[in-house]
Amino acid sequence: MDEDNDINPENYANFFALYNLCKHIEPKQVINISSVEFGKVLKTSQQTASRRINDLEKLGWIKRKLEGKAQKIVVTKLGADIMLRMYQNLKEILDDIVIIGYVQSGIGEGGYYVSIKGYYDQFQNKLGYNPYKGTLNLKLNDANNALLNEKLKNNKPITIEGFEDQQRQYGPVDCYECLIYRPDKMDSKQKAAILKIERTHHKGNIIEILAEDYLRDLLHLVDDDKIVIEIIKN
Amino acid sequence: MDEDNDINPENYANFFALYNLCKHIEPKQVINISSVEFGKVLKTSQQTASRRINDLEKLGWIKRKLEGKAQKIVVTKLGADIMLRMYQNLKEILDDIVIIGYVQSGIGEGGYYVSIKGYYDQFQNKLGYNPYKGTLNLKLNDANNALLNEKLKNNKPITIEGFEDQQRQYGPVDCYECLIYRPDKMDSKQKAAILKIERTHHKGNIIEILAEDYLRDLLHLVDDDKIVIEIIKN
DNA sequence: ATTACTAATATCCGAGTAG
DNA sequence: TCTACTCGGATATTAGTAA
Repeated sequence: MDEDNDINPENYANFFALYNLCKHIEPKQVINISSVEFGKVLKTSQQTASRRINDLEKLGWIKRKLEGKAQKIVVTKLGADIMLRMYQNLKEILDDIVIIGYVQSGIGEGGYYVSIKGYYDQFQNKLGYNPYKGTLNLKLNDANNALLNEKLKNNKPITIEGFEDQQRQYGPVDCYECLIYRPDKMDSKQKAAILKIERTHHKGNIIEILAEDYLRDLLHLVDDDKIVIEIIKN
Repeated sequence: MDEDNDINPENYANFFALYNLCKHIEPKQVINISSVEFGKVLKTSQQTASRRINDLEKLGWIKRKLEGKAQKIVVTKLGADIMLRMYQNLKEILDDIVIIGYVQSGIGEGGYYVSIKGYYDQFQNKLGYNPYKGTLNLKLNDANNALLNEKLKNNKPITIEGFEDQQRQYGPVDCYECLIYRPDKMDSKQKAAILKIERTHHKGNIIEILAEDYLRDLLHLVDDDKIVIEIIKN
């Protein structure tokens, strides 16, 4: 990230011009847009939009053909690379931003499921410890929840297989390893796992945390305490 | 993507200011940077850097404490959300940019491995067809290769398990489903799979493609022909 | 319709400097 | 040292047009 592969101030507008152009890439990799339309997209005048397209061409970020009156634009590999690098840098940035959750009293459902033998044995084997037979429920706000889901997409879950007994079926559970700690106590990070249960899409952005110890005691937690969740990359 | 969650021209510089600030987030989520240093990062004067930080605070993208002379900055959830949304939009954009490869004569190694029973039976079962007993080798340039690898990170592979016989061990293979076609023949897309073989990191950005048919015949390919590779999202 | 030039105007930047 | 003000000069934008 520290290599100088970044956008300079004189290209801020050009970056956003390319970015907005890229949103209009058609299946054949061509962009059909007039300078008037593009001006509306960029929220600038037609003249500025036209100048932007000229500048992008000079930079080698796009190529274009002026066919009669209309123009056909294609993004060059250099242009695609500009987008890719910003994407990669943002990914790194998001890695460094932690998730905040607030302790909630759960209805105890998580604890019940964890302790079922069909699940518990797998937790032991695949997580490498004997988890406490209950989960810590954390409430996230929308921004934190969106960020968490995006982070989880970049990680491979430890999958606990579903099974069935005489009564019913039990669905698979995806576990994502993480570290849990109080914001003021960074030296007491606890290894834990976020459980993504197939069916029970918790309403209200609540996630369930599994750990070896009883986290409420270990971290002296009461409801509404603020907790930091750090995803462990794999 | 069409919701208006995007950056307006008057905030181009502010976006990049936030972006560059975020690169300096420390483990405790705090940013320690003076306006002189930040000016160097942004390649502007100290005065402009200072104004940027003020503007970011007014926008609610950061909070700060002026402790004596030094400032401590934290990115707000709104600020983190700006970064997240740009990340997500770039991800969508990259989805729409296809990979270009050029047909290469392989050394035939791929074909040998595919036809080994321990692999072939799994290909049949997991891909759902009887693949041609050979692979199409495609050469990518660096930009295409970087983009391909990033796209593959966002997909779950179909994993062909490794095995061993009397002679030796055979490593696992990750398959990523894709569509292959000639740039001028978009209506003749062929379902195929990119093979990521554990050990043999192909030198020179060469990837191996597996498909049901013999693609060289079906698509009338000769060496150096241009081929489009479209990753199928899962 | 287009794209894009020129000239007028609006905006932004940084030197000087204060607190 | 810090942050951040004012203000003149630099830069960017757009209205009016041409092609």
